[in-house]
Amino acid sequence: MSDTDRPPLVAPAPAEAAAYVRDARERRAFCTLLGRCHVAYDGRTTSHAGPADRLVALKPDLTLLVHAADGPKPQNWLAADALDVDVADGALLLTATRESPTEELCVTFESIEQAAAMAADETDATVEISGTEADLKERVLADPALVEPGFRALAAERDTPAGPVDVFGRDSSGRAVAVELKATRAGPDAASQLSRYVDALRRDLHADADVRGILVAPSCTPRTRRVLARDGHEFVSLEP
Amino acid sequence: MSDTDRPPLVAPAPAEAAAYVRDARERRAFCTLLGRCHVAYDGRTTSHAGPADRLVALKPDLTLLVHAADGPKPQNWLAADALDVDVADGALLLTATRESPTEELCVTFESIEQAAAMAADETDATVEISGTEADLKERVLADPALVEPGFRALAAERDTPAGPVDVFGRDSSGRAVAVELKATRAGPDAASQLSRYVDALRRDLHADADVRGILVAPSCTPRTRRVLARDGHEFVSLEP
DNA sequence: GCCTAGGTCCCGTGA
DNA sequence: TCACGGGGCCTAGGC
Repeated sequence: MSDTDRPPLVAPAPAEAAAYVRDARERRAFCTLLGRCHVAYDGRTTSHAGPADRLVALKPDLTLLVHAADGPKPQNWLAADALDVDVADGALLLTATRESPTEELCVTFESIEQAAAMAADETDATVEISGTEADLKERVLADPALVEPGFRALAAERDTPAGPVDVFGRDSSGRAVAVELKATRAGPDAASQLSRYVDALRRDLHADADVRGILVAPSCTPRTRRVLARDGHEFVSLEP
Repeated sequence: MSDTDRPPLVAPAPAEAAAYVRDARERRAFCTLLGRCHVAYDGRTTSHAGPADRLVALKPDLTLLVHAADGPKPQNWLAADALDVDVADGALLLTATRESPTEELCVTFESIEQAAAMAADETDATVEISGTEADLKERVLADPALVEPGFRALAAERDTPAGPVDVFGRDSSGRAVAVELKATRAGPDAASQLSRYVDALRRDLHADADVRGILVAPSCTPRTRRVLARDGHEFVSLEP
């Protein structure tokens, strides 16, 4: 059955829109609603947004998105496991709910300008090609000398009591080295993460073994430099 | 001029769809396209996604969103400062670009099932009501004894060389206390953050002054407990 | 399910 | 503008 069997709606009455959304939900179709609505969310926090023109999208997996006019992030959203579609007081009411954690997102349309829908085929994944921290790790493992001459990489994601070190190895004089990688400009959290791992390794590899810490990133902020210096760690600039 | 002047489209030809999207862009309207497309992004990373049925949304601020069938996050997106709309080889081509950082998102529609649009009025903000870290800070400042009996809160966001401490105060015996707040279950990063601040305060308040660190959150993970213990800091359970 | 860390994170706030 | 830290973060990978 073709989707032209469900043509878009223009200024539908609430009952007509409700039937349209229910049909989309049952067909596991994309559905978009353009109109004036207000929104209430209750769950991890609580929020309310008064009447405004918004774009509301229902996805085949029951994700409900509410977009205001600006910004890439939805104003509200819910990866729901159930969606109720009702008409109350002459308004279309979408109530999306989820358990664990208990959440509810409720959209009330005062008026709907347009509604559209399309059944979806199966999805494919996007292919990431470059620029991630994983790519930086590949580079370092393939050519450890990028960190410093004589550096040998012995393990990736080496476990410590404080968590996994991105790259663990030894320098030209045999000292243990923990390497923390960041694909983008590094902040103080990266320096602290490195310190956690170095401390854990010092305890792990015998009594207070000599362990160096190196933060590898394209760049780092001034405060990050200070935290590194304070802890006696180093910085190496490297692009992913 | 009413939006019924731009009725939705059903299975439009590429040129017709292009005109529709251009019109939406110029009116600063919401516009949604449902159809089969492939997507390429180049900027902070690089990605490509082959043909599939997707929902593409253009917002009045030139945010372009590409949604696949599942998940709350868009497969690709761009907060663009320019959008080119073209027809090439019988396909609708949307090219969104941005400078600083230089990014490009290109969506090529093989076929479009439906297109819809709505001009938007001005936007209003959502009102967050409860459950945030800011709420937890209010609670603690209003009733410092929630941290521990006799605790006095002296400053919020007190600056240190390592960054601002959420709450700074003194305990019943006059010792300085740094409090790090988390509104949700705390992880190791929270413990490290606290350590950074305590270390900075010890240096700041005279030679190695006596400074306690307390992590306040609804709960914390086991590894976080260990990092706290290692650094001699404490945990207090408190809901926002 | 929980824990851990990355992200084209986005976003607000302050210097 | 950058820097810093929060987020209903989301998502992937382990266990």
